[in-house]
Amino acid sequence: MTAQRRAVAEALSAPDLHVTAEEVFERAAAVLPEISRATVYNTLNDLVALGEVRLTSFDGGQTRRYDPNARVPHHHLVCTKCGGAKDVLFGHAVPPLSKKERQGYEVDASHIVFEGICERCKSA
Amino acid sequence: MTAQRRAVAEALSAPDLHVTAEEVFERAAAVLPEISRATVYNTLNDLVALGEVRLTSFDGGQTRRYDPNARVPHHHLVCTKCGGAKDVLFGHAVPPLSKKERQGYEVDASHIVFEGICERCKSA
DNA sequence: ATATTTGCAAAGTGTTTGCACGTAA
DNA sequence: TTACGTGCAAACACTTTGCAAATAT
Repeated sequence: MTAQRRAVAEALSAPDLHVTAEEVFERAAAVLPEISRATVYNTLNDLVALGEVRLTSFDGGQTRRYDPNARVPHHHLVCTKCGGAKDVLFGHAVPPLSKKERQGYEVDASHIVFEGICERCKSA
Repeated sequence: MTAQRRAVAEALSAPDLHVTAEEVFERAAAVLPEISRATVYNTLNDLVALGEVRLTSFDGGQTRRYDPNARVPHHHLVCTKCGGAKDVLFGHAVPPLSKKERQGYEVDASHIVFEGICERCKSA
């Protein structure tokens, strides 16, 4: 556990924030100016491999964001204007697929993406 | 409407296939060997802008795929092994969010991603 | 002391762009 | 004929890698 790793972890700490790699770098650099992008990317990849953080994208892969809340299953509210995303701690389960709908797949997870306009973009 | 545009459209024609840009290029080049990657990208972007095709990513943005079935709302079955995706024409609607769950968002679309292992990867 | 992590700069992806040529209408 | 589409190659943004110096255990 090194100082730079701690800085990256801290940059991800806000539970329902979904930051880009560049934002993680900026936040980490604010605390530890000599940190390099390579270290940020390495650490993020390690965290993803460990299952601590989830790599997500809600705009068809044009922007990649890191979801620190990987351990708690949840859905997402995504703003189609600004790209921001919020977690939805959704009580109800996702409706199950019938055997025919499963098309031979063995399904072991599912999540819903709700697309819309966030409050800030609506008023802007 | 040019020959290269037609070749790109044809490469996307299978309704529940989700191809990458490179696969579109390969398929188009099989028919029209002198086609260039730039044209493929240009055309794909045009199709996305027209709403004919939807840009998607199911692996956190590491692979981008084009979904030709943009006009019909549907959900997706995604294989976490091979990255392949199939459409799910889902009769049931997505459960609505309560006002509190919406967190000020104005939601206008939603879709479910079912993750699992496809039949081929299961037997492999 | 040894193995691991860092920073830098360079290489690698996949995608986009500028410009001259070719082609559609 | 006139504007638009194409191909090429260069530019681009983002991410990964090789290596030597620095650091953790």
